[in-house]
Amino acid sequence: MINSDKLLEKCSEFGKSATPQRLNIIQELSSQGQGMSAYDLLKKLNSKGHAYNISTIYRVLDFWIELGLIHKIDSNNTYLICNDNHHDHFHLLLHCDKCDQVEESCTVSKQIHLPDGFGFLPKKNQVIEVVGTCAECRARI
Amino acid sequence: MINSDKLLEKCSEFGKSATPQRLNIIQELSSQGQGMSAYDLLKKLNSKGHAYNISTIYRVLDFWIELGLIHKIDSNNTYLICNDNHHDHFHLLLHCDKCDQVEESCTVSKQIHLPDGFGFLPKKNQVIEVVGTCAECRARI
DNA sequence: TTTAATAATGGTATATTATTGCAATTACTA
DNA sequence: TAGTAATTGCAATAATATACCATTATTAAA
Repeated sequence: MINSDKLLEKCSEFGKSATPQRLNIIQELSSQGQGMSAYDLLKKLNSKGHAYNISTIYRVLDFWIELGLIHKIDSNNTYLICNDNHHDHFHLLLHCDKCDQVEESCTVSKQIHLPDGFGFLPKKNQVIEVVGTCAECRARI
Repeated sequence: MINSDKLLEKCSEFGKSATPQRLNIIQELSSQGQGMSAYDLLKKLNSKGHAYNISTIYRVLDFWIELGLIHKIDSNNTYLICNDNHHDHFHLLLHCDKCDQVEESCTVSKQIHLPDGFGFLPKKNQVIEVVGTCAECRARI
C-alpha cells in the first residue's frame, strides 16, 4: 500500500492538487498490487460506492504517470503502481507471460545501460517491459 | 521492400500456406517502411482495389508476428516490418517520440544482455521498445 | 471571507483498436 | 477430383481511449 504522505508530497512538488479522485484511484490501484485496466479500476471503485467516470479514471492515471508513480504496461493495457523511488535509470518490468505477474526490478534496471547507438538519446525514467517466465512459474512447470 | 522469396521460404519452413492476403498485406507494410496501424493497412490496401476485412488484417499480422517478420509496437498500436534476420538476441526498437520514426537496431541489440534477475527467464526474440530522440531530431532541434 | 480565475471532474458521444462465431471459400492431401 | 483442413469473409460486438462542453471544486486575490 502506497504511503499517503508520499502522494501529497508529490502533488505539492509538482504544484498540483491532491483531489479525492486522484488519491482514491491510486490507492485502489496500489492496494491491488498488480496491473489493472482502466475499466477494472472503474468497476472496482464504483462498486465501493464511488461514481467516477471513465474519463476521470484515464485522466487520473495519466496524471500519476506524469508524476512517475504509476506505470502503464503497453502490452496488455494495464496500469501498475510504481514501487521504485529511483529516477536515474530505466524502470524495468519483468512481465511473466505464464502467471501475468509483473515485477519491477530496481536491481536489474541498474545493470542495464543502453548503448548510445545511432546517436539516439533514450528518454529518462521510461518503462521497459521484458516478457518471460518468472522464477515461480519456472519452478512449478 | 521485403524479398518475396524470403516470405515463401518462411511459410514453408513453418508449414503454412503463402496466401495472397498474407503476401499482399506484408508487402504493403514493407513498402511503407514505417509503423502502420491495422486499420491504416486496411484502408491502404482496400483503396488499391482489395476488399479485405479487418479480421483478416489482424489475423495476417499475427501470423507474421509469429513467424518473426513483423513486430508490433505496443506503445502506439502499430505494426512494423522486421529488418533483422538474427534471432539470437532482442529486437531493439528505437522509437523517436519527436518524428515517430522507429529504427530497428541490430547493432545495439547485440550489446544488450539482460541480467538473470530473480531467476526470470526472458523470452527469446522479443521486441524491446526504447523511446527517445533520434539523431536527426536532436540535430534539428 | 467573498469573489474571480483556474483547475479538475462529470456526462455523453464517439473514435480507435481488437476479437468472436459462424458461414463461405480456398488450399492441400490422398 | 473428392474429402478435409486451413483460411478468409462477414457482421456484430467487446475493449480501450479521447473529445467536447457543462458543471463543480480548488486556489489565489481582494
